[in-house]
Amino acid sequence: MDGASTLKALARDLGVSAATVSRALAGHPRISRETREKVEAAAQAAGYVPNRAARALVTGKGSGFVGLVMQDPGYGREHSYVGEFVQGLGQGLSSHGIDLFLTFVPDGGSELSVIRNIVGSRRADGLILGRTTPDDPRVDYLLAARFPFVTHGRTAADPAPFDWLDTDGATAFAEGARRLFDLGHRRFGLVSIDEPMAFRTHRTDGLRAALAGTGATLTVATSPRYDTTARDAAIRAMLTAPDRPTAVMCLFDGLALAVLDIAADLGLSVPGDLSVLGFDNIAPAAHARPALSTFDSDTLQAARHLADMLVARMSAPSAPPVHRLIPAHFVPRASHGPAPG
Amino acid sequence: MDGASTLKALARDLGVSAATVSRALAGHPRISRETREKVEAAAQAAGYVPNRAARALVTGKGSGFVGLVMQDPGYGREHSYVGEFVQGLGQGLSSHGIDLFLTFVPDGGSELSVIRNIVGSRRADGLILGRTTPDDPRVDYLLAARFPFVTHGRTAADPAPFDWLDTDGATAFAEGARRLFDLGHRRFGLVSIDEPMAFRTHRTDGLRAALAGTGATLTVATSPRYDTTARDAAIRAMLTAPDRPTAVMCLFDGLALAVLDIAADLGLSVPGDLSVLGFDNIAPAAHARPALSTFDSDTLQAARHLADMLVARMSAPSAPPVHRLIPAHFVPRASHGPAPG
DNA sequence: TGCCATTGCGCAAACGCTTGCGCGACTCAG
DNA sequence: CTGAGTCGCGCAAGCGTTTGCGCAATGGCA
Repeated sequence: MDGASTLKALARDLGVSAATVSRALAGHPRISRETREKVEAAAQAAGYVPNRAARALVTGKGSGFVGLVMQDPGYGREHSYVGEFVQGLGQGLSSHGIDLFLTFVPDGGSELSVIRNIVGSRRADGLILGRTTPDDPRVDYLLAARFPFVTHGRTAADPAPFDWLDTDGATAFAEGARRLFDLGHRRFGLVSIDEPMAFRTHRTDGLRAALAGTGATLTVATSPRYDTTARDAAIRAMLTAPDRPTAVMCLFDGLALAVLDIAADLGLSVPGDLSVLGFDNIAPAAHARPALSTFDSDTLQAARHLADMLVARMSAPSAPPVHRLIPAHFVPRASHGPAPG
Repeated sequence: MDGASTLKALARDLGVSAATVSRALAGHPRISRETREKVEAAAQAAGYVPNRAARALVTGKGSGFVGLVMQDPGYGREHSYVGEFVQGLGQGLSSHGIDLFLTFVPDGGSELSVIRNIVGSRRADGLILGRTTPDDPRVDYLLAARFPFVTHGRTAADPAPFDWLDTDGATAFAEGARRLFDLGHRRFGLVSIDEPMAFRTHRTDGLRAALAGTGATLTVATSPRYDTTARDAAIRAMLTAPDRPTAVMCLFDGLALAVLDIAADLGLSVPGDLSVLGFDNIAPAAHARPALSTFDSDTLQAARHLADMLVARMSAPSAPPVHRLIPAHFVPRASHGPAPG
């Protein structure tokens, strides 16, 4: 099964030098066809696979891994996002012969120190950064270390000296606002989070811009991202206010689903009394009642693109930065409709 | 930032030998406290992190990675499962200083050949196997290669000469059947899949065993796992048969959600005319209308256990095999009730 | 004072692979 | 028949670590 599992052993069995085997397997031109085929056959038969560590060591570059560092509870409740993201990355990278590896930052540790460790140990040839903040220390470090990376989401830097891919939340939220406006809505609500994530800024700005000058009002309810109690309280307050909005847009589907539940609890009919829009199109959105109207930000596809971008960056470290803004498309379902009255 | 990023450079700067630095950092007893502290300080200051490939090469063991090989479309539509599983594994492994890496089997490739490649290249110190089949060629290979692994799900081997962890689907399905029986149901349906997965066997057997001798009838509808058209046709046929079941149990939530949709389409009230039970408690289950009664198989926790089991196996290759059967607990919601009439 | 044990460190080999260089054996033109 | 050019391969160094062994210096004991 694995008779000769090292290059040296293979070479000995064949009566040639290790150098020849190495070159034959690499398709080096200065090896005769005859020898190459003999070596290939023997390698095949022995089930020989080069030792990755040894190769990485001698070539200096090329551990064959790309890293994704994950944080708890940052990603903790977003299994579906994680699943799609990881799957898309993995598929994209595997097609280039690269593996994805995941590290979780330990309790009390910082993501930055984990990244330093990865870079230092040369465990990865590149990194993927998620959950980008406007002023992200990770990108500063990686830029300084000249380590290849791509981010999912933008920082505040514009133009950014690195590769990013982002979903165009601004345009989507503007579109959502316009659609609702056209349906007669004039009192808008936005359910958002406290955390200063880059995507929050963009989506909020898009909504505000679309509403500017139309005379429509906007009230905003925010809460800590993973504090469902505070979240529900904020939503409930918004929906029981004297001049409650007739249309609420939510930063992401998780919030919209909560709005749906609370509206039901309050006896508000959706979309009769209240229109609700989400963002992301997570799996439960389709099964909610009423089914949630939302925007699909094709995470799987985005992740595949990110993989390609990173591979390109790794092979051309000083190519000009690539930025990719992908549209989110509207998924009309049953949670929005004409304004009441 | 990374002034002296190799051991040798660090040693030169300190005026000692590389061996001393290596030993000092490893906490070797034959190094004086004084020297050790000096070295540690310098390493800290330089941000030195040992090169993983070099270490792995010389120690022979210890790439510091554990692999999970994923297959498309096997995992393709189960993002939530993937997310939880990967997250649980990653957390469990990271607490032992090990990283998880993912490989996707390329189109047209076999998972077995990918595994062979991983083992041969010594990219991983252990493997995690999901989607176990009763007669799984992967475990045969890994057993023969004496490579550490754990499986999520059992094979047909009993007792198995390897570590596995499984959700006790048999008991859960038996419990489900009993609950429904006690609610007066006598005509049962099972919505299942064609594929001979191990979990299918166990759940089906549990259901059959619970119904045996009670006089209750069971009709089974199966279809290829990822063929939604065939699935819907099979379900529809079951629900429009002359003596259609009053209670249907589904191999997993995805099927139950489909049953809910089709029942609604057929004008059958759930749970008035029809009781439906799922399995897994995926995210959409809670948001379905009626909310789906199901069994929770805590995937996150299971994955954490798997990580621990694998780490244990890697450090004690010849310890007796560990088997862990974890119960799935019933999550009563709104999709089941007393039998009609 | 002489001897042995202990302590603290350096030398050098090794892990499995890649690659620059060199060397012999051809081929072919002059 | 000689010289240069090409081809096919081996030698050996080296990637960054770890680790067995050896050696000098120190200390304790008789």
